[in-house]
Amino acid sequence: METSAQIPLSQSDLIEKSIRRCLEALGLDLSDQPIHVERTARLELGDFFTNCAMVNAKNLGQQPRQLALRLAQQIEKESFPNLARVEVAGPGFINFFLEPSWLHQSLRRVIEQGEGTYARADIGGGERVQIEFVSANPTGPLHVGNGWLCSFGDTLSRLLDWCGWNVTKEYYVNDTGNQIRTLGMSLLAHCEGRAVPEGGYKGQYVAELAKKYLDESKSANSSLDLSDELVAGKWAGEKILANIRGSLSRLGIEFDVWFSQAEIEEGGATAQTIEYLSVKDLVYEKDGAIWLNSISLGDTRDRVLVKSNGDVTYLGGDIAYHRNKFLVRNFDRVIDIFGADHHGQVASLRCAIQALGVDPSRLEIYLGQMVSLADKKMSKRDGNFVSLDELLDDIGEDAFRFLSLAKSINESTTLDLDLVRSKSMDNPVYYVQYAHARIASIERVRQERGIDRSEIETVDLSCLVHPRELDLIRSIEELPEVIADCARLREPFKITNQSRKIADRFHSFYHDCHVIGESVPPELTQARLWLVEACRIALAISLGLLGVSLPDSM
RNA sequence: GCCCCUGUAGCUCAAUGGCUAGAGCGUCUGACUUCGGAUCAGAAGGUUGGGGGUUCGAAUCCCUCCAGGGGUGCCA
Repeated sequence: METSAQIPLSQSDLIEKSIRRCLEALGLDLSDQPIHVERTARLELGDFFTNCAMVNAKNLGQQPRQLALRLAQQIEKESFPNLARVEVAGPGFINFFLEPSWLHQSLRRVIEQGEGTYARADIGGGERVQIEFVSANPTGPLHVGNGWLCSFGDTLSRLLDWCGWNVTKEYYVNDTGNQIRTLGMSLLAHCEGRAVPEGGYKGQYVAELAKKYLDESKSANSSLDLSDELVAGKWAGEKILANIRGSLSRLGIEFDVWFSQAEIEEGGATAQTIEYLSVKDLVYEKDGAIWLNSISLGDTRDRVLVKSNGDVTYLGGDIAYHRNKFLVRNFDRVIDIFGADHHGQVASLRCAIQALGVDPSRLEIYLGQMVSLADKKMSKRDGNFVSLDELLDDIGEDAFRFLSLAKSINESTTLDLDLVRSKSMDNPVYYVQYAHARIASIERVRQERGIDRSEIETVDLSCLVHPRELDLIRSIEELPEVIADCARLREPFKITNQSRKIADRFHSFYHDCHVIGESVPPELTQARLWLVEACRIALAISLGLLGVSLPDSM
């Protein structure tokens, strides 16, 4: 990767430096104040603007508009690369109008940096971050809601990795305790032809597993037991986990670590953690259970860590697990992605982590709001849910990833399956992929017609002046900032929006500006070929982060 | 009751406190003898849930009320 010293200043940096220089020239001291330079909402207002005159007018004892006018005059006098003119508008905005050359320079930079470097940013500084997501219990296949958050977690991981973090993707496997026993009980009920008791798992997959379990238990040296719920539950859990891995793999998701809760418990980590908390006088016994005195940590009530039957609660295990993340494996930062149904546990976990001596700002927890299907409840126990695999069979992996990454996870979602299926051809993912297919098609035609592509250094990009061309470059030029914002805010969906915007601008360009053809001068063909290549790079980066494929034909 | 999320065009969603609140879908009207029509151009569509407040400026921040979803287990 290039060092920052080698990367030329961005256009907005150039503008900010100019503003600061001119403020100084006018004898105004804002050196300790931030100066915001932003893109305008509409081109009639120029390419960039700053609000610094309005923000600082009071401190400097001036009228905002007067200050803006003085500053604008000075900026025009001193000027800076690519500046056309400066205007003052409204209550004191300073709007910068640039020559198209700034876009030609941006385009050249995209090509020079290429697919591996463009739109990267070293924000993370190599910080070691662990991202835990999905972590669905191995008591049934992944459902659509699980898959939804998988997409989020995976793309967030790719994004942070892309922006300079050292990422470990982890799945916490809840392979012990009550749920596994319940699963085993449900399995054995099926084996014996009994109805599954209340609270058990009733899905069709349990019946299928029961059939297999019966077969395997009959073989000569089988250790499977038709009377032990725990043995049956663990066996079924492993089978289900293998199925879950398969579903994840379809979505292109590979975890670095599969972390077993059973290992935590059996390795004594839970006992150690409770011991540590009890040294701090944060643990007590009542009614045969072990409680965390979380009220003293600011929680609304105390919580059970170990039940009276000896089972560790989910919270108890999770505290031990997080102690492992922070204090055994020493991650700098931990990001947990849970469903909103885990909300009740967040405060307690935070309290406990702090009690263990971990700076709570190192723990980020994101709760994805509920994803549901119209007319369907998503309950594994009742077996009344649409599995992720079923939906993927229906609409395809790309459509699913794109759809699930199209809006904030703070937004709850109700999927109308009929709608999703029937409109699958209008799905925006095809719109974006179609842009890529058209790009590939241009390349095929170029080769068929034996048109050589000149080296970028020798190509004059200044002939790109059509509004469609300039709009397309703008959308590509915005990508680094969009990606950096996504990484900082942990909001991948903005990349999805930007990929649509780029595809949109490309389709308009494609329609109005032929790249190859009798009526296109050779120099223009060369410049446009590079513009198309830059667009391909931008789409490859965006869809790569989203985990969506780039078809050459559709 | 308390905690969290959400309320923006008919629908799904955008908009680091900025200038005239934007896209897609749907609706209506148009467009290729060049590289892929899964495309493109245009039109219509809004009291940003209500009411206060802060600010030069509020969909955005604060208070309050209303509506929807989730949580509030010795389930996970």
